[in-house]
Amino acid sequence: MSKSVTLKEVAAKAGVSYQTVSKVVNNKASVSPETEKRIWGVIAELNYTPNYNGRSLRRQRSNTIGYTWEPSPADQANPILDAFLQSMFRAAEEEGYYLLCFPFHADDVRMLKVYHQLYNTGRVDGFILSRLNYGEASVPFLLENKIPFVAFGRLEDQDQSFPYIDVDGGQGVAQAMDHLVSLGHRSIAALAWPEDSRVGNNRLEGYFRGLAKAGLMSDPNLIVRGEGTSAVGFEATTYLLGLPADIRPTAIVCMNDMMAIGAMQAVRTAGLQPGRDIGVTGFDDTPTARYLTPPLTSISQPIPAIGENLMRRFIEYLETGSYPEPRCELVAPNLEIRESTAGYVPAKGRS
Amino acid sequence: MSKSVTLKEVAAKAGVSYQTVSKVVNNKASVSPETEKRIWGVIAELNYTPNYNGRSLRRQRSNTIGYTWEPSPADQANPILDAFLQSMFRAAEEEGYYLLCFPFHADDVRMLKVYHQLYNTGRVDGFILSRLNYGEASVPFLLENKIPFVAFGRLEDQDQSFPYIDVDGGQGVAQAMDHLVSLGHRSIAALAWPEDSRVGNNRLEGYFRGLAKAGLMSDPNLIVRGEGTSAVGFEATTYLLGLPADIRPTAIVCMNDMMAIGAMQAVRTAGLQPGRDIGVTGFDDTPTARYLTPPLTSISQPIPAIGENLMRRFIEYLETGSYPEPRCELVAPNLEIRESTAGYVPAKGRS
DNA sequence: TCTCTCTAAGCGAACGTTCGCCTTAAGCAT
DNA sequence: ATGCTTAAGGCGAACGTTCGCTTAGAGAGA
Repeated sequence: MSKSVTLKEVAAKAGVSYQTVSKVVNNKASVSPETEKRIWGVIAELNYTPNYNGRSLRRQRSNTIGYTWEPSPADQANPILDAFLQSMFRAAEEEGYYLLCFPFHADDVRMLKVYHQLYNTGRVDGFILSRLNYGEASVPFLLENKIPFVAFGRLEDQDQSFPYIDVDGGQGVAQAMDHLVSLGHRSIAALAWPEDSRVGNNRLEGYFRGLAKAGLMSDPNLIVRGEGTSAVGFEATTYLLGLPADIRPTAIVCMNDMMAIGAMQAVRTAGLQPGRDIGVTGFDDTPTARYLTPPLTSISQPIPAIGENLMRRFIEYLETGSYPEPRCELVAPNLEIRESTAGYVPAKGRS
Repeated sequence: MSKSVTLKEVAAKAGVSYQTVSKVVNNKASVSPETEKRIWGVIAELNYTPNYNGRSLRRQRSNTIGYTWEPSPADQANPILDAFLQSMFRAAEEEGYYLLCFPFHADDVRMLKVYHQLYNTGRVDGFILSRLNYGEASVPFLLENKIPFVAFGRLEDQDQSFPYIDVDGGQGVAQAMDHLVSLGHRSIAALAWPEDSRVGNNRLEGYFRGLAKAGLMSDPNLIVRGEGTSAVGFEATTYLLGLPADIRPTAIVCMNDMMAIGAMQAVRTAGLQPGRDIGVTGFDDTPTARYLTPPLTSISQPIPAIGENLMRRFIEYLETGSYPEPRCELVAPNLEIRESTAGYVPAKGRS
């Protein structure tokens, strides 16, 4: 921190009391135009910037929002981190807010302690949560302690107990299903996440919706669950390709891009060509998706818009005390069609 | 911000003056063991946490470090962001510091204004910079205004005017070269970045070192420059593969993974197999590198160690006023050998 | 002329700390 | 007894703001 210019110095130079300078800085009227102009002049001349700690102490708000997230394992990238962070602090800056990043702890007790600490020490005015999952400890904790927060993601479909913006993952997968069906696929498998993943279940739901819409039966053999890694994608796909010809899928819908990468590798390993022989779709539209061989059809989320919106609405809540409607919002993802689902020719006799 | 417990409340309950409580909290001795124990008891009971704004105001330091970075274009991921951020704020937390993230502005004037503002308002005690490039405006600005900072990256090879940790990219590429030479490659091309990129030039230098060490001549035809995108990698490689047989390269060293992805695609498009026919190496060891077809040999940087170190040393500087030796550090990256450089069989008659 | 209203600006206090100095009492050697 | 040292803790002030109340003076209306 620097020894910087204070209100008093500005006041002395402008020949007014320092409180008057404060009024000018905060646009609190009742200052004559000439005085105001003179004060602004001195402010510019001395390059005065209001001290944020003094201000926060007095105002009892820090204009800072806290955010943490679970680190990705070394072999996996967080596909949305950069865009999400950028969109948030860009929106925040415009309102005079900043983003404080702090460590994630897998241990709930420790994590809650950190939330509590950051809020009670006055470092942050509230939090932005992301990647909520069933039984998320932070949500009830924050609600109970009246610590303001908004979330990117939700817990239960009908829950409105806190403001959030979430992506309708099911809708995205349903788009992928429609696309595959329109290409002629009739036997479509799903690589899903473990059942305890809220996001995974939300996405998978679109698979069922897609089947239903096309009038296809769902076959338990065609749904394989596992962690969202390419290793799981590889194994699951190897299994699927080994199924008897009458139920063997011609397309595989994956709940994220990593699984899709593994799936495409397995397809190739089996001597088939992804896209032409077996359609594969991912989810997340990871930047590398378009550079895979073949480029991967995937589902992209409007991350920058979500981050910006979330931040703006949260700040409005912090300043006015009421969260703008709609409190909870579901946004549609977008299907990016690439070659991993192109060129499929239905085998005759099928369908 | 919350209405939380203050020193005075603790003091009242413990029957001492609030200044004494402050002493206990800050371990400033001259308090009897019994009193101290009693005070700690009350602190625990009331769940007291010292107000950070009051403390910062008085101490004239915010225990907050600022960081910003250039956002990645939508079709490219920042391969190190997550790990770098996590390592930094994890180290920071242990020392009672936090990381403030703020927007990057391409416009120098605006960017410098933000640095100035954040520092002069007392929001941050200093900055961490990354991805320095020639003519970086921030460095002279911060030096001149005596605003503390450290950098991940350097400007000139001999410059010691500010503390930094940098990766010796040249050393990494040299490792790749050694590896390729040991496999029998004698004609090796380089996909380099534009000449105005400091990081790019640093990496490319390892290419020349590698050639020299193997006693190979450098051929200007085999060095192609362009932005570090897969499109450039594709085009450059297509050009290289079209060269006359006597100078056509058998291996391509790329200055980042994106170029390598494009290169491998071009190799395949030419009817050749990356790894077997043409060796390809990348740089960054992007998480997806190992999931490409074939898995990409790449150079990984010890990002978590760098982030942690940088933060710890910076905080030590902020607290003691002197930066620990060595002020400037160069760390070695690590070559991750995968199939994109495996299985090469030198054509007879060559070499 | 008197009062009433309104505007411009001043003033004291408070936000929650930490810092440095002061006071008190006890301990101890002379 | 006296004086010196030390430990334990109190006290006033300050960090830089903002808030709300007060005041001086100008102008208007009766």
